[in-house]
Amino acid sequence: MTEPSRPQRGENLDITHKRGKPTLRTIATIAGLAVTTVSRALSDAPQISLETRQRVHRIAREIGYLPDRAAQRLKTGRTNVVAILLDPHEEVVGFTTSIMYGIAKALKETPYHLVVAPNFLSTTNAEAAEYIIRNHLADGLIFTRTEPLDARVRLLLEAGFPFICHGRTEFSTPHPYVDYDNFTFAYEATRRLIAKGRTKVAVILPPKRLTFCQHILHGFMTAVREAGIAYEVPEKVDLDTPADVLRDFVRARAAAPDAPDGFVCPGEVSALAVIGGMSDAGRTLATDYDIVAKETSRLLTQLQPKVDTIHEDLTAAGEDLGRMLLQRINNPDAEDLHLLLPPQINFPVG
Amino acid sequence: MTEPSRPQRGENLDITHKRGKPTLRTIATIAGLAVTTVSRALSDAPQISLETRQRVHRIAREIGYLPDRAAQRLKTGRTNVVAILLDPHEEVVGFTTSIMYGIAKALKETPYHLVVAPNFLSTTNAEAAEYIIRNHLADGLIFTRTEPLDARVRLLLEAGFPFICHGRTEFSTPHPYVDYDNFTFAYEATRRLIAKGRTKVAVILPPKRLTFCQHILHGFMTAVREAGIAYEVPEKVDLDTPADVLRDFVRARAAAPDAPDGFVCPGEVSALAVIGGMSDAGRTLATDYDIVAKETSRLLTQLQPKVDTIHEDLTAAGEDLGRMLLQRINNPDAEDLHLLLPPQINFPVG
DNA sequence: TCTGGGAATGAAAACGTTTTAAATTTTAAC
DNA sequence: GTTAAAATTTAAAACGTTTTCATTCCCAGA
Repeated sequence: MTEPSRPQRGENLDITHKRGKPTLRTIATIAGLAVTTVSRALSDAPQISLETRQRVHRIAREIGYLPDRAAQRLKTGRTNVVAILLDPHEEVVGFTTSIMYGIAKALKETPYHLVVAPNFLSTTNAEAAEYIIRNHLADGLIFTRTEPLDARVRLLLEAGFPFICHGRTEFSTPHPYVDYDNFTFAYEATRRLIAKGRTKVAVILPPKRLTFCQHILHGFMTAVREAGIAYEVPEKVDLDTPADVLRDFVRARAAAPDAPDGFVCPGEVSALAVIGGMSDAGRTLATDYDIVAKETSRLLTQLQPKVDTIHEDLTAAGEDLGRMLLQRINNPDAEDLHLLLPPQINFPVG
Repeated sequence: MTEPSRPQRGENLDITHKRGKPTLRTIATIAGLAVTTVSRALSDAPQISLETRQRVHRIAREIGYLPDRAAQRLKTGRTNVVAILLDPHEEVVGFTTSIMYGIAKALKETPYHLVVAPNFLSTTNAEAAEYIIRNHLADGLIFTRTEPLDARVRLLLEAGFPFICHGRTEFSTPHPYVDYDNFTFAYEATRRLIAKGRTKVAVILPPKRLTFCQHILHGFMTAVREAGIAYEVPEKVDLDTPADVLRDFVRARAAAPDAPDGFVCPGEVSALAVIGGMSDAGRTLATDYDIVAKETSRLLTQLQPKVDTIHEDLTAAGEDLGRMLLQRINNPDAEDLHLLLPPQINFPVG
């Protein structure tokens, strides 16, 4: 004769879930509460007694509960996702990675995830944005390299879709942005060249269609005019020009009698190309000419320690982008979501 | 007396949804079918008549229907998400961006999205993976820079969680991977130096803990032994060494009488640092010494056209990673999910 | 005429959460 | 000791799918 079977350990409490993951019901069963109450308690609703709230939080922690994103998203209509438009073009070393890293940092303690939406999903980069809006694939959008009348900005403003961009525009409607103070960068860079005694300065501009091209030009020209110094703005090359083409251009230019002896370079690779071109022409950095470059990684100063640099912290920018986008998402009327990050000047005492 | 109000246009069909987005019910109402049938028709179930299937597809297309990811995810338990562990360390220019771009390309026509899971979510990089598994935040995981007994691989294998990595391991259990043939890279690079008449070759190795360090060393040593040539393997520096430190090291080394006159550099920045160091020591590239470098962007050849390079296509690798991970997700028994990408040799005819 | 069976469609439940509205308990006031 | 009000808690519906099971329809075979 065998013993009559008894309830196994834990059999009386039906807290094991189909897929094995604890849910609100698991907690409700353990706590002897309704699912509703548990949901409320976890979101710290004021009408739930403090004692219950604490107890529910404790249980949740103990069994490793984590809310199901799909269910939340289905119910609330919020995706808890922030998307970034990935630009295949990367003129700055580690540009995208640094920004993404910063965004991820800002999202760290929030329920938000970062998803990557490559631009090639569509022919124009505004179409990628449209796709995301139309199908509500994210709660907010981040992108970089703005143009004065950026099609993405226009679209997102019209749709009232939360976004923030790295770079400014010229729309009359204000919108959130984080930008680097490229005016001051160019102004200080140019002044540094002048202070070092250079007699003719040149600047490698970003592509003309980008907003910050004007900022750089403006900063450069302001310093030039203040000092009444000779200058030149090459038309045939820009920051996106392949390094070898830029190098050849600089070499050819250096051979002429009225060649510039000071360069403002808003990118590390272009700075290296300029140095290469000048070197091809027999000119020595810091002796025959000088460069002030924008530095976003350690690359340039590691390779050419003699270059004066002004730093742009892209990870910090990413962090601000993430933080401010969340503000915009959670409070559509939030104002002053504008940030102009100051250049960090690294000139040695010399 | 006013006209009695009539049904407005479209008022008779209740196809407008709360959130405005068309759902299965919208299509069902239009087609005069049940939601079930519509769902089936859209997934091309054989028991639905061909005519109905076509009709439903057509309506869906016309009203711009897109399935709600949250609802699908909730119901099926599949996230339709692929995650990539973002490594803050980026020794190769554009490494992460290129790979991500390739992955996104592979995911393009699929329902999958790419989300970025930064490693700093946790202290060790295995913890980030664990977090993703435990809370089922993705259907599959991608990561790079493997170690022979990589903790992430061990964890994921034990959990039976779909993943693929860039780089191999030494686990006896096979697992999906995409890797670059670094043995052949190093072997061919070394042979090139020898063919050019160099008499003592050196290699800058990756950090020792990474699997591909051994592959490079092996390829290098094989070529060295075949030729019976002098060689050296610097212990104090590696690919992750800051460029200025590496440069100083090379300069110091070049000053000694038994300095190498041929370098294998598996990274572009380190190649530039070596060139810088040799230049500091008064040595001229292609005359006094040679370099064969791994090239993953256009950076190196643009700046130093005289360097022999062997190309590694990281975007292609990303595309393979994405494609093969989807295979693994959809068929857990899929075999031969291994890919060793061949080096693309760019030596000029000289 | 009836029956069985295949082809096509449909009803209803479920995934795990949030939210509206209602029910219950406790406290305070008389 | 009522009773109204305040403080908690709960039931039930809903978000948009997928899936199990049932139903309808039509026709072949008896």
